[in-house]
Amino acid sequence: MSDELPALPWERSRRRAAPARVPLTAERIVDAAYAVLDREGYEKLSMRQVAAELGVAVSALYTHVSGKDELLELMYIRLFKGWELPEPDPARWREQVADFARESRGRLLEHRDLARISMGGMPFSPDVLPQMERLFSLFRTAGLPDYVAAAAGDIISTFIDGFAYEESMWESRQRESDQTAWPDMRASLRQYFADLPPERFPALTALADHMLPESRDERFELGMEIIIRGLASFAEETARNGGGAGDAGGGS
Amino acid sequence: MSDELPALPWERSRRRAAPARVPLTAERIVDAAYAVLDREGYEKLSMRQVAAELGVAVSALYTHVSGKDELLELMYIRLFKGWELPEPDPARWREQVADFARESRGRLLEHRDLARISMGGMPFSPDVLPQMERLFSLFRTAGLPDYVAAAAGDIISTFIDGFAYEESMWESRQRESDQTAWPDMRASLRQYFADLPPERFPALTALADHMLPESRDERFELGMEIIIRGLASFAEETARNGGGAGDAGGGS
DNA sequence: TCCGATTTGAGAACAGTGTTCAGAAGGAGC
DNA sequence: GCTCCTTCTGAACACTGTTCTCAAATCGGA
Repeated sequence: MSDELPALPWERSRRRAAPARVPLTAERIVDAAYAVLDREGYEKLSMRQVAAELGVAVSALYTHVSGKDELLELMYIRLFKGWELPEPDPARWREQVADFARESRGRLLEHRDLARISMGGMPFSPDVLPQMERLFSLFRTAGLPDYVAAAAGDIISTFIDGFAYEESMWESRQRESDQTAWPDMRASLRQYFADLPPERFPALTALADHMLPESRDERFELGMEIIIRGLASFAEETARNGGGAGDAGGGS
Repeated sequence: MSDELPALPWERSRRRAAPARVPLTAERIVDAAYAVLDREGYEKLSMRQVAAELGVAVSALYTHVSGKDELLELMYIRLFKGWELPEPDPARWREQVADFARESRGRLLEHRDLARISMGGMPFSPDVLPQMERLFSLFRTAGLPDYVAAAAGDIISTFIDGFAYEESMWESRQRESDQTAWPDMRASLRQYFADLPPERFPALTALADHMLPESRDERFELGMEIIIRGLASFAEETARNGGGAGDAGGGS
């Protein structure tokens, strides 16, 4: 090829600026992936799109990330970054569980379609151990028997993830075929249930007014309230059967 | 081509047998799709695979089914076929709800990865109205306030679908990289939690023995028990506050 | 300062995917 | 016999994740 003449100063700095100024890292790839996700949605989140976002060839990604699966996993792990759960307070465990759930859903909903990545995910990464510790500690101080405390996190997470996933699906289905907005949709569905033959569908017609929630938040709150009450009944049971000394909580 | 001489009898029946005996229908496409799903799994369930299963060109499917989305929807709807819920019995509502949940999970697990299709699905098809009626009737006769009865189905389904989805994901992840089987995996994860520094992770180390369930069924049962107890607390509350005679609803 | 070794990005390619479209085959009705 | 219309085919398009070879840039050491 040509001799290795020194480049002109401005060219030199330009040369350095464009290609190598910011080296490609897994971190930057995750950043770009989030940008694509928020802008385009889960369906269009492809390796090529991520590469384009970085102005880089697709194959370049594969030196920093083993594949799309790992990329999604890294995106998922970032969910927990900077999330510090409060010190468990036995007297306020119900609110604390509810707060955890809200925060969890909030983070899931913060980025479009992120819930779809999170599902079936929990790869037991050491990064999430502190949060797990706080959460399980919360269940223990609430007075739950060990076997319930150990399962509660799993069960609640399943509900939250499932809930957020369904929200995400619903939202994207809404988006793609710009149907009527939710208030209209809700009204017409309510009417649909109300107009069913009452002799064949007594329960559906009777409940028509309550079938469709006014907002997803409302449903979520009720769901969590049900689960928390269920947990509380285990705690009360334990307290009655001689859980006794120390932090005998006691319900309402 | 050749003149239209009458075919010989056996040829005639053979001729009818191969290409045109069974006309392509949405029903047969769904059958084939289920066959592919069970054999190959969700990831490899493609229109081309389905077409190959039927010995037909891909594009032929599109005259009977608008696209892959609709095909998945049709597969989902078949889930409910031949599923008759029992007459609600107020005295046994807890068992009946648990039975519904078990049946639901069972149907989801009957076909590999079916849970992955079901999520975010419930397209309010009229086909499922009878089942919905029975379910909501069950919640009403259990003495739940209307706004809870109307949400209970949604909330329980979210949990069940999410649970089955996670099971499906876990199973397929297990399958692809033939890692150690669950008992071994469980043992080593238990050890991992047990070996954490107790001063930093008191709850995790204390709960190590119960963190990983012996079987998924156990976890599922506990999850449903928690939700059912939560629902029960609403029913009791209503009963105390003068639910009294008949089924006088009346919110607070 | 230079030079070899090693890492990192580029470009093309492979085997897939969902979907669409012009055209051929088949059957129904006259 | 002939149309008409539905159904199916084969090829094509625009994508997808991943892998491969090869060139470019970077870094360590002399």
